[in-house]
Amino acid sequence: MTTTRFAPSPTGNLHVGNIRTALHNWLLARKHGGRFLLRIDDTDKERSREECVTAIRADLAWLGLTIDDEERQSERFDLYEREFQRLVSAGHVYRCYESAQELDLKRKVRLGRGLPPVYDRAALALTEAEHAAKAATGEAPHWRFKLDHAQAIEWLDGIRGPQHFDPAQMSDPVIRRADGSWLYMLPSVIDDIDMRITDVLRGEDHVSNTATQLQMFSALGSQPPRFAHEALLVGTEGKLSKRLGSLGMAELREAGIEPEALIALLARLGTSDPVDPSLDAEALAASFDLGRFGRAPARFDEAELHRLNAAVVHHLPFARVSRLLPEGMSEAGWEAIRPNLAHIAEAAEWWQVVTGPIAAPAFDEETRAFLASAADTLAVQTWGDAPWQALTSALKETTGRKGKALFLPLRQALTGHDHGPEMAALLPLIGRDAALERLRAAV
RNA sequence: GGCCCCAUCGUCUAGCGGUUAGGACGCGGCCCUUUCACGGCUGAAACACGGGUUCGAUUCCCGUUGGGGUCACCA
Repeated sequence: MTTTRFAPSPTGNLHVGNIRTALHNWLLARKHGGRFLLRIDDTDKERSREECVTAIRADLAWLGLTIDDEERQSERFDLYEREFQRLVSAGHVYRCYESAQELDLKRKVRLGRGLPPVYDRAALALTEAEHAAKAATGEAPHWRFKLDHAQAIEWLDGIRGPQHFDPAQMSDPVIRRADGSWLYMLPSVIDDIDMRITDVLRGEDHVSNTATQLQMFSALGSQPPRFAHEALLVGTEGKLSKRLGSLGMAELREAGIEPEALIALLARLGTSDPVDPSLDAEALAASFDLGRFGRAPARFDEAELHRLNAAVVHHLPFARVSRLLPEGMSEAGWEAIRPNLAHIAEAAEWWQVVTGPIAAPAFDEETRAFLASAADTLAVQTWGDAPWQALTSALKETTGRKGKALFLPLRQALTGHDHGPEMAALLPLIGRDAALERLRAAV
Protein backbone atom coordinates (compact mmCIF):
# COMPACT_ATOMS: atom_id res chain seq x y z
CA MET A 1 0.00 0.00 0.00
CA THR A 2 1.43 3.32 -1.07
CA THR A 3 0.80 6.23 1.26
CA THR A 4 2.03 9.71 0.46
CA ARG A 5 1.50 13.00 2.21
CA PHE A 6 1.50 16.68 1.54
CA ALA A 7 2.62 18.56 4.63
CA PRO A 8 2.33 22.33 4.28
CA SER A 9 2.64 24.68 7.19
CA PRO A 10 -0.34 27.04 7.24
CA THR A 11 1.68 30.24 7.27
CA GLY A 12 0.85 31.48 3.78
CA ASN A 13 -0.89 30.60 0.58
CA LEU A 14 0.01 27.71 -1.65
CA HIS A 15 2.01 28.69 -4.71
CA VAL A 16 3.02 26.84 -7.86
CA GLY A 17 6.03 25.18 -6.27
CA ASN A 18 4.01 23.90 -3.31
CA ILE A 19 1.21 22.76 -5.50
CA ARG A 20 3.55 20.87 -7.77
CA THR A 21 4.80 18.85 -4.83
CA ALA A 22 1.24 18.24 -3.65
CA LEU A 23 0.21 17.16 -7.14
CA HIS A 24 3.14 14.78 -7.53
CA ASN A 25 2.38 13.13 -4.21
CA TRP A 26 -1.26 12.78 -5.20
CA LEU A 27 -0.29 11.37 -8.60
CA LEU A 28 2.08 8.89 -7.00
CA ALA A 29 -0.59 7.67 -4.59
CA ARG A 30 -3.19 7.50 -7.33
CA LYS A 31 -0.96 5.58 -9.66
CA HIS A 32 -0.55 2.83 -7.10
CA GLY A 33 -4.09 2.92 -5.80
CA GLY A 34 -2.79 4.22 -2.49
CA ARG A 35 -3.65 6.96 -0.05
CA PHE A 36 -2.86 10.66 -0.10
CA LEU A 37 -2.78 12.46 3.24
CA LEU A 38 -2.94 16.13 4.04
CA ARG A 39 -0.91 16.89 7.12
CA ILE A 40 -1.10 20.40 8.46
CA ASP A 41 2.30 21.16 9.95
CA ASP A 42 1.17 23.73 12.48
CA THR A 43 3.59 23.14 15.33
CA ASP A 44 4.38 26.85 15.29
CA LYS A 45 1.36 28.41 16.96
CA GLU A 46 2.64 31.93 16.44
CA ARG A 47 2.85 31.73 12.68
CA SER A 48 0.06 29.30 11.86
CA ARG A 49 -3.22 30.80 10.76
CA GLU A 50 -6.58 29.11 10.46
CA GLU A 51 -7.54 30.94 7.28
CA CYS A 52 -4.47 29.45 5.63
CA VAL A 53 -5.68 25.96 6.52
CA THR A 54 -9.01 26.77 4.93
CA ALA A 55 -7.32 28.17 1.86
CA ILE A 56 -5.10 25.12 1.49
CA ARG A 57 -8.10 22.80 1.58
CA ALA A 58 -9.91 24.99 -0.94
CA ASP A 59 -6.96 25.04 -3.30
CA LEU A 60 -6.56 21.26 -3.21
CA ALA A 61 -10.27 20.82 -3.80
CA TRP A 62 -10.22 23.25 -6.72
CA LEU A 63 -7.45 21.24 -8.31
CA GLY A 64 -9.31 18.00 -7.69
CA LEU A 65 -6.57 16.61 -5.44
CA THR A 66 -8.82 14.59 -3.20
CA ILE A 67 -7.39 13.81 0.20
CA ASP A 68 -7.97 10.50 1.95
CA ASP A 69 -7.26 11.82 5.40
CA GLU A 70 -6.26 14.99 7.17
CA GLU A 71 -4.10 15.30 10.26
CA ARG A 72 -2.88 18.22 12.31
CA GLN A 73 0.38 18.30 14.16
CA SER A 74 -1.01 20.68 16.77
CA GLU A 75 -3.34 17.86 17.90
CA ARG A 76 -0.58 15.32 18.22
CA PHE A 77 1.70 16.84 20.84
CA ASP A 78 1.06 13.96 23.29
CA LEU A 79 2.54 11.53 20.83
CA TYR A 80 5.56 13.74 20.24
CA GLU A 81 6.09 14.03 23.99
CA ARG A 82 6.08 10.25 24.42
CA GLU A 83 8.49 9.65 21.57
CA PHE A 84 10.70 12.47 22.77
CA GLN A 85 10.93 10.86 26.22
CA ARG A 86 12.06 7.64 24.57
CA LEU A 87 14.85 9.58 22.88
CA VAL A 88 15.79 11.20 26.18
CA SER A 89 16.01 7.81 27.90
CA ALA A 90 18.09 6.36 25.12
CA GLY A 91 20.44 9.34 25.12
CA HIS A 92 19.64 10.46 21.59
CA VAL A 93 18.99 14.06 22.59
CA TYR A 94 20.79 16.57 24.77
CA ARG A 95 20.23 19.91 26.48
CA CYS A 96 21.70 23.17 25.17
CA TYR A 97 21.68 26.76 26.42
CA GLU A 98 23.27 28.88 23.72
CA SER A 99 21.31 31.93 22.69
CA ALA A 100 20.45 32.62 19.06
CA GLN A 101 23.02 35.42 19.04
CA GLU A 102 25.71 33.16 20.41
CA LEU A 103 25.04 30.52 17.78
CA ASP A 104 24.97 33.12 15.07
CA LEU A 105 28.38 34.38 16.16
CA LYS A 106 29.84 30.86 16.21
CA ARG A 107 28.49 30.31 12.72
CA LYS A 108 30.04 33.50 11.39
CA VAL A 109 33.41 32.68 12.90
CA ARG A 110 33.51 29.25 11.26
CA LEU A 111 32.28 30.66 7.97
CA GLY A 112 34.98 33.31 8.12
CA ARG A 113 37.59 30.57 8.51
CA GLY A 114 36.23 28.78 5.46
CA LEU A 115 34.69 26.03 7.54
CA PRO A 116 31.16 24.69 7.27
CA PRO A 117 29.08 26.34 10.03
CA VAL A 118 28.42 23.23 12.06
CA TYR A 119 27.37 23.28 15.71
CA ASP A 120 30.38 22.53 17.90
CA ARG A 121 28.53 20.39 20.46
CA ALA A 122 29.79 22.55 23.30
CA ALA A 123 26.71 21.71 25.36
CA LEU A 124 27.50 18.03 25.14
CA ALA A 125 30.42 18.63 27.53
CA LEU A 126 28.21 20.06 30.25
CA THR A 127 28.19 18.08 33.48
CA GLU A 128 25.08 17.17 35.47
CA ALA A 129 26.12 19.73 38.06
CA GLU A 130 26.24 22.43 35.42
CA HIS A 131 22.78 21.46 34.16
CA ALA A 132 21.53 21.62 37.71
CA ALA A 133 23.05 25.06 38.15
CA LYS A 134 21.29 26.28 35.00
CA ALA A 135 18.02 24.84 36.25
CA ALA A 136 18.49 26.53 39.59
CA THR A 137 18.68 29.92 37.93
CA GLY A 138 15.52 29.07 35.99
CA GLU A 139 17.31 28.74 32.67
CA ALA A 140 15.49 26.11 30.61
CA PRO A 141 17.33 24.18 27.91
CA HIS A 142 16.46 23.68 24.28
CA TRP A 143 17.12 20.22 22.92
CA ARG A 144 19.23 18.88 20.10
CA PHE A 145 19.13 15.48 18.46
CA LYS A 146 22.55 13.85 18.71
CA LEU A 147 23.65 12.58 15.33
CA ASP A 148 25.60 9.37 15.40
CA HIS A 149 28.89 10.29 13.77
CA ALA A 150 29.80 6.64 13.45
CA GLN A 151 26.75 5.82 11.40
CA ALA A 152 27.20 6.77 7.72
CA ILE A 153 24.04 8.11 6.14
CA GLU A 154 23.02 6.58 2.83
CA TRP A 155 19.85 6.11 0.87
CA LEU A 156 18.70 5.45 -2.64
CA ASP A 157 16.79 8.52 -3.70
CA GLY A 158 13.90 7.98 -6.07
CA ILE A 159 15.05 10.85 -8.24
CA ARG A 160 18.65 11.59 -7.34
CA GLY A 161 19.96 8.05 -7.02
CA PRO A 162 22.44 6.94 -4.32
CA GLN A 163 23.03 9.58 -1.65
CA HIS A 164 25.76 9.77 0.96
CA PHE A 165 26.13 12.15 3.87
CA ASP A 166 28.76 12.39 6.56
CA PRO A 167 26.99 13.10 9.87
CA ALA A 168 30.17 14.68 11.26
CA GLN A 169 29.74 17.48 8.73
CA MET A 170 26.24 18.26 9.93
CA SER A 171 24.86 20.13 12.92
CA ASP A 172 22.87 18.30 15.52
CA PRO A 173 19.43 19.70 14.81
CA VAL A 174 17.50 21.60 17.45
CA ILE A 175 14.24 19.72 17.82
CA ARG A 176 12.60 21.44 20.76
CA ARG A 177 12.69 24.99 22.04
CA ALA A 178 13.21 25.99 25.65
CA ASP A 179 9.49 26.71 25.96
CA GLY A 180 8.73 23.12 25.00
CA SER A 181 7.47 23.86 21.50
CA TRP A 182 8.47 21.61 18.61
CA LEU A 183 10.49 22.26 15.52
CA TYR A 184 9.70 20.62 12.23
CA MET A 185 12.31 17.84 12.20
CA LEU A 186 11.18 15.36 14.84
CA PRO A 187 7.38 15.62 14.61
CA SER A 188 7.62 15.03 10.89
CA VAL A 189 9.51 11.78 11.45
CA ILE A 190 7.18 10.66 14.23
CA ASP A 191 4.20 11.31 11.99
CA ASP A 192 5.68 9.59 8.97
CA ILE A 193 6.15 6.53 11.15
CA ASP A 194 2.75 6.73 12.82
CA MET A 195 0.88 7.40 9.57
CA ARG A 196 2.78 4.65 7.80
CA ILE A 197 3.98 6.92 5.04
CA THR A 198 5.67 4.78 2.39
CA ASP A 199 6.97 7.51 0.10
CA VAL A 200 8.21 10.96 0.95
CA LEU A 201 8.41 13.11 -2.15
CA ARG A 202 9.54 16.67 -1.57
CA GLY A 203 11.74 19.41 -2.98
CA GLU A 204 15.50 19.11 -3.09
CA ASP A 205 15.71 21.83 -0.44
CA HIS A 206 15.00 18.93 1.93
CA VAL A 207 17.84 16.57 1.03
CA SER A 208 19.97 17.46 4.01
CA ASN A 209 16.89 17.25 6.25
CA THR A 210 16.37 13.74 4.98
CA ALA A 211 19.92 12.91 5.96
CA THR A 212 19.36 13.91 9.57
CA GLN A 213 15.83 12.53 9.70
CA LEU A 214 17.08 9.15 8.56
CA GLN A 215 18.98 8.90 11.84
CA MET A 216 15.83 9.85 13.70
CA PHE A 217 13.93 6.99 12.11
CA SER A 218 16.72 4.74 13.22
CA ALA A 219 16.80 6.18 16.76
CA LEU A 220 13.06 5.64 17.00
CA GLY A 221 13.51 2.04 15.88
CA SER A 222 11.67 2.38 12.59
CA GLN A 223 12.33 1.63 8.97
CA PRO A 224 12.33 4.85 6.96
CA PRO A 225 10.03 5.38 3.98
CA ARG A 226 11.36 5.73 0.45
CA PHE A 227 12.63 9.23 -0.23
CA ALA A 228 12.68 11.21 -3.45
CA HIS A 229 13.72 14.84 -3.90
CA GLU A 230 12.76 16.77 -6.96
CA ALA A 231 14.55 19.74 -8.43
CA LEU A 232 12.87 23.02 -7.65
CA LEU A 233 11.10 25.24 -10.14
CA VAL A 234 12.68 28.50 -11.14
CA GLY A 235 11.10 31.52 -12.76
CA THR A 236 11.62 32.84 -16.27
CA GLU A 237 14.78 34.73 -15.32
CA GLY A 238 16.25 31.71 -13.60
CA LYS A 239 16.42 31.88 -9.81
CA LEU A 240 13.51 31.25 -7.58
CA SER A 241 11.76 34.48 -8.45
CA LYS A 242 9.63 36.41 -6.00
CA ARG A 243 6.96 36.27 -8.64
CA LEU A 244 6.96 32.47 -8.60
CA GLY A 245 6.92 32.33 -4.85
CA SER A 246 3.90 34.55 -4.70
CA LEU A 247 2.00 33.12 -7.64
CA GLY A 248 -0.95 31.78 -5.71
CA MET A 249 -3.90 29.65 -6.68
CA ALA A 250 -6.40 32.41 -6.07
CA GLU A 251 -4.56 34.68 -8.45
CA LEU A 252 -4.41 32.00 -11.13
CA ARG A 253 -8.08 31.23 -10.68
CA GLU A 254 -9.01 34.86 -11.09
CA ALA A 255 -6.89 35.06 -14.23
CA GLY A 256 -9.12 32.37 -15.73
CA ILE A 257 -6.66 29.50 -15.43
CA GLU A 258 -8.46 26.17 -15.28
CA PRO A 259 -7.24 23.49 -12.85
CA GLU A 260 -6.83 21.08 -15.76
CA ALA A 261 -4.25 23.40 -17.29
CA LEU A 262 -2.24 23.82 -14.12
CA ILE A 263 -2.25 20.10 -13.51
CA ALA A 264 -1.30 19.21 -17.07
CA LEU A 265 1.68 21.56 -16.91
CA LEU A 266 2.87 20.77 -13.39
CA ALA A 267 2.56 17.01 -13.86
CA ARG A 268 4.96 17.04 -16.79
CA LEU A 269 7.20 20.07 -16.43
CA GLY A 270 10.69 18.78 -15.81
CA THR A 271 10.12 15.57 -17.76
CA SER A 272 10.51 14.90 -21.45
CA ASP A 273 6.90 13.86 -21.77
CA PRO A 274 4.86 16.32 -23.80
CA VAL A 275 2.45 18.54 -21.91
CA ASP A 276 -0.88 17.30 -23.22
CA PRO A 277 -3.96 19.51 -22.74
CA SER A 278 -6.32 16.63 -23.35
CA LEU A 279 -5.14 14.38 -20.51
CA ASP A 280 -7.11 14.24 -17.28
CA ALA A 281 -5.72 13.62 -13.81
CA GLU A 282 -6.25 9.87 -13.98
CA ALA A 283 -4.33 9.60 -17.25
CA LEU A 284 -1.55 11.73 -15.80
CA ALA A 285 -1.41 9.49 -12.75
CA ALA A 286 -1.11 6.38 -14.88
CA SER A 287 1.87 7.81 -16.74
CA PHE A 288 3.49 9.43 -13.73
CA ASP A 289 7.04 8.22 -13.17
CA LEU A 290 9.65 9.74 -10.88
CA GLY A 291 12.38 8.36 -13.09
CA ARG A 292 11.34 10.70 -15.88
CA PHE A 293 12.20 13.84 -13.94
CA GLY A 294 15.46 15.63 -14.54
CA ARG A 295 17.76 16.62 -11.71
CA ALA A 296 18.19 20.19 -12.88
CA PRO A 297 15.79 22.99 -11.92
CA ALA A 298 13.01 23.48 -14.47
CA ARG A 299 11.74 26.84 -15.58
CA PHE A 300 8.12 27.68 -14.95
CA ASP A 301 6.80 30.13 -17.51
CA GLU A 302 3.51 31.83 -16.77
CA ALA A 303 3.02 32.61 -20.46
CA GLU A 304 3.21 28.92 -21.21
CA LEU A 305 0.53 28.25 -18.65
CA HIS A 306 -1.75 30.75 -20.35
CA ARG A 307 -1.19 29.20 -23.77
CA LEU A 308 -1.84 25.79 -22.34
CA ASN A 309 -4.99 27.09 -20.69
CA ALA A 310 -6.39 28.09 -24.08
CA ALA A 311 -5.65 24.63 -25.44
CA VAL A 312 -7.34 23.09 -22.40
CA VAL A 313 -10.43 25.26 -22.85
CA HIS A 314 -10.68 24.04 -26.46
CA HIS A 315 -11.03 20.52 -25.11
CA LEU A 316 -13.49 21.11 -22.29
CA PRO A 317 -16.83 19.37 -22.78
CA PHE A 318 -20.11 21.20 -22.34
CA ALA A 319 -21.00 19.28 -19.19
CA ARG A 320 -17.83 20.52 -17.47
CA VAL A 321 -18.48 24.18 -18.22
CA SER A 322 -22.25 24.51 -18.53
CA ARG A 323 -22.79 26.14 -15.14
CA LEU A 324 -20.14 28.71 -15.91
CA LEU A 325 -21.76 29.76 -19.16
CA PRO A 326 -24.32 32.51 -19.74
CA GLU A 327 -27.95 31.62 -19.20
CA GLY A 328 -29.40 29.79 -22.18
CA MET A 329 -26.12 29.01 -23.91
CA SER A 330 -26.50 25.66 -25.65
CA GLU A 331 -24.06 22.84 -26.23
CA ALA A 332 -23.96 23.79 -29.93
CA GLY A 333 -23.21 27.33 -28.87
CA TRP A 334 -20.33 26.19 -26.66
CA GLU A 335 -18.87 24.05 -29.40
CA ALA A 336 -19.10 26.85 -31.95
CA ILE A 337 -17.44 29.39 -29.68
CA ARG A 338 -14.99 27.21 -27.74
CA PRO A 339 -12.18 27.23 -30.36
CA ASN A 340 -11.94 31.01 -30.10
CA LEU A 341 -11.52 31.20 -26.35
CA ALA A 342 -8.49 31.58 -24.15
CA HIS A 343 -10.66 31.64 -21.02
CA ILE A 344 -14.12 30.27 -20.33
CA ALA A 345 -15.34 33.68 -19.21
CA GLU A 346 -14.94 35.02 -22.74
CA ALA A 347 -17.77 32.76 -23.87
CA ALA A 348 -20.20 35.37 -22.60
CA GLU A 349 -19.00 37.98 -25.09
CA TRP A 350 -19.50 35.67 -28.03
CA TRP A 351 -22.81 34.38 -26.79
CA GLN A 352 -23.88 37.99 -26.60
CA VAL A 353 -23.09 38.17 -30.32
CA VAL A 354 -25.52 35.31 -30.88
CA THR A 355 -28.33 36.60 -28.74
CA GLY A 356 -27.85 40.27 -29.49
CA PRO A 357 -28.14 43.12 -29.42
CA ILE A 358 -25.06 43.77 -31.48
CA ALA A 359 -23.36 46.98 -32.49
CA ALA A 360 -22.69 46.88 -36.24
CA PRO A 361 -20.49 49.53 -37.82
CA ALA A 362 -21.81 52.07 -40.32
CA PHE A 363 -21.46 50.91 -43.92
CA ASP A 364 -20.93 52.90 -47.07
CA GLU A 365 -23.63 53.11 -49.68
CA GLU A 366 -22.32 50.38 -51.93
CA THR A 367 -22.00 47.97 -49.03
CA ARG A 368 -25.50 48.82 -47.84
CA ALA A 369 -26.83 47.87 -51.24
CA PHE A 370 -24.98 44.59 -50.99
CA LEU A 371 -26.37 43.92 -47.53
CA ALA A 372 -29.84 44.74 -48.78
CA SER A 373 -29.56 42.08 -51.43
CA ALA A 374 -28.19 39.73 -48.81
CA ALA A 375 -31.32 40.32 -46.78
CA ASP A 376 -33.48 39.69 -49.80
CA THR A 377 -31.63 36.50 -50.58
CA LEU A 378 -31.92 35.27 -47.02
CA ALA A 379 -35.62 36.08 -46.96
CA VAL A 380 -36.40 33.70 -49.79
CA GLN A 381 -33.69 31.14 -49.22
CA THR A 382 -34.39 27.74 -47.76
CA TRP A 383 -32.70 27.84 -44.33
CA GLY A 384 -31.56 24.20 -44.25
CA ASP A 385 -28.56 22.70 -42.42
CA ALA A 386 -25.97 25.04 -43.88
CA PRO A 387 -27.53 28.47 -44.25
CA TRP A 388 -24.17 30.29 -44.36
CA GLN A 389 -22.89 28.26 -47.28
CA ALA A 390 -26.22 28.66 -49.07
CA LEU A 391 -26.28 32.40 -48.50
CA THR A 392 -22.71 33.11 -49.53
CA SER A 393 -22.77 30.99 -52.64
CA ALA A 394 -26.04 32.57 -53.76
CA LEU A 395 -24.65 36.05 -53.15
CA LYS A 396 -21.44 35.24 -54.92
CA GLU A 397 -23.44 34.48 -58.00
CA THR A 398 -25.89 37.38 -57.91
CA THR A 399 -23.49 40.12 -56.81
CA GLY A 400 -20.20 38.87 -58.21
CA ARG A 401 -18.53 39.61 -54.90
CA LYS A 402 -16.06 37.18 -53.50
CA GLY A 403 -13.46 36.83 -50.78
CA LYS A 404 -13.25 39.50 -48.18
CA ALA A 405 -15.65 41.81 -50.00
CA LEU A 406 -18.24 39.10 -49.74
CA PHE A 407 -17.92 37.82 -46.21
CA LEU A 408 -16.58 40.73 -44.20
CA PRO A 409 -19.63 43.00 -44.54
CA LEU A 410 -21.85 40.03 -43.76
CA ARG A 411 -19.83 39.16 -40.68
CA GLN A 412 -19.83 42.74 -39.52
CA ALA A 413 -23.54 43.21 -40.09
CA LEU A 414 -24.42 39.88 -38.48
CA THR A 415 -22.03 39.91 -35.51
CA GLY A 416 -20.69 43.44 -35.14
CA HIS A 417 -17.12 42.07 -35.26
CA ASP A 418 -14.40 41.70 -37.89
CA HIS A 419 -13.49 38.26 -36.74
CA GLY A 420 -14.75 35.54 -34.45
CA PRO A 421 -16.08 32.00 -34.51
CA GLU A 422 -16.89 30.45 -37.85
CA MET A 423 -19.94 32.02 -39.45
CA ALA A 424 -21.08 28.60 -40.61
CA ALA A 425 -21.48 27.64 -36.95
CA LEU A 426 -22.70 31.02 -35.77
CA LEU A 427 -25.44 31.71 -38.28
CA PRO A 428 -27.64 28.75 -37.32
CA LEU A 429 -27.35 29.88 -33.70
CA ILE A 430 -28.31 33.45 -34.54
CA GLY A 431 -31.33 32.15 -36.38
CA ARG A 432 -33.10 33.31 -39.47
CA ASP A 433 -35.28 36.05 -37.98
CA ALA A 434 -32.49 37.73 -36.05
CA ALA A 435 -30.17 37.46 -39.03
CA LEU A 436 -32.71 39.12 -41.28
CA GLU A 437 -33.30 41.82 -38.75
CA ARG A 438 -29.59 42.53 -38.41
CA LEU A 439 -29.03 42.70 -42.13
CA ARG A 440 -31.91 45.10 -42.57
CA ALA A 441 -30.76 47.22 -39.67
CA ALA A 442 -27.42 47.65 -41.37
CA VAL A 443 -29.05 48.96 -44.52
C1' G B 1 33.47 29.36 2.00
C1' G B 2 32.25 23.60 2.81
C1' C B 3 29.08 19.87 0.95
C1' C B 4 25.36 18.10 -2.75
C1' C B 5 22.96 18.33 -7.62
C1' C B 6 23.04 20.00 -12.73
C1' A B 7 24.93 21.65 -17.89
C1' U B 8 21.83 19.06 -25.46
C1' C B 9 17.48 23.69 -29.98
C1' G B 10 14.58 30.09 -27.02
C1' U B 11 11.96 26.54 -23.15
C1' C B 12 11.01 21.30 -21.01
C1' U B 13 13.94 17.34 -22.34
C1' A B 14 15.42 12.00 -25.05
C1' G B 15 20.26 10.14 -25.67
C1' C B 16 23.44 5.93 -21.58
C1' G B 17 31.09 5.36 -27.37
C1' G B 18 29.86 5.07 -33.86
C1' U B 19 22.53 8.49 -34.42
C1' U B 20 20.72 12.41 -40.73
C1' A B 21 21.39 14.20 -32.27
C1' G B 22 14.71 12.48 -31.38
C1' G B 23 10.05 14.61 -29.23
C1' A B 24 6.94 18.55 -27.08
C1' C B 25 5.94 24.04 -26.46
C1' G B 26 7.14 28.44 -28.99
C1' C B 27 8.69 30.50 -33.91
C1' G B 28 8.48 30.44 -39.82
C1' G B 29 5.97 28.37 -44.22
C1' C B 30 1.99 25.63 -46.63
C1' C B 31 -3.01 23.50 -46.43
C1' C B 32 -7.98 23.87 -44.34
C1' U B 33 -11.19 27.96 -43.05
C1' U B 34 -14.32 33.33 -48.01
C1' U B 35 -11.66 36.33 -40.99
C1' C B 36 -9.10 35.29 -36.34
C1' A B 37 -8.81 30.98 -33.84
C1' C B 38 -8.99 25.50 -34.12
C1' G B 39 -7.01 21.41 -36.94
C1' G B 40 -3.36 18.97 -40.55
C1' C B 41 1.47 19.02 -42.98
C1' U B 42 6.25 21.06 -43.10
C1' G B 43 10.80 24.07 -41.97
C1' A B 44 14.58 26.69 -39.10
C1' A B 45 16.67 25.84 -34.38
C1' A B 46 21.16 22.66 -29.58
C1' C B 47 25.59 19.04 -27.54
C1' A B 48 29.08 25.79 -22.45
C1' C B 49 34.69 25.84 -22.64
C1' G B 50 39.65 23.37 -22.01
C1' G B 51 42.29 19.04 -21.29
C1' G B 52 42.59 13.83 -21.27
C1' U B 53 40.90 8.17 -22.28
C1' U B 54 39.70 5.88 -27.05
C1' C B 55 40.36 3.86 -33.75
C1' G B 56 36.22 7.15 -32.51
C1' A B 57 33.42 11.32 -27.98
C1' U B 58 27.17 14.81 -26.98
C1' U B 59 28.04 10.20 -24.32
C1' C B 60 33.56 8.19 -19.88
C1' C B 61 37.42 11.01 -16.52
C1' C B 62 39.61 15.77 -14.73
C1' G B 63 39.48 21.00 -14.66
C1' U B 64 37.22 25.93 -15.87
C1' U B 65 32.93 28.64 -16.27
C1' G B 66 27.86 28.93 -15.32
C1' G B 67 23.17 27.55 -12.80
C1' G B 68 20.43 25.41 -8.52
C1' G B 69 20.19 23.65 -3.42
C1' U B 70 21.91 23.48 1.59
C1' C B 71 24.81 24.60 5.94
C1' A B 72 18.15 28.31 11.31
C1' C B 73 15.61 27.75 18.21
C1' C B 74 11.61 28.32 9.34
C1' A B 75 9.22 24.48 7.30
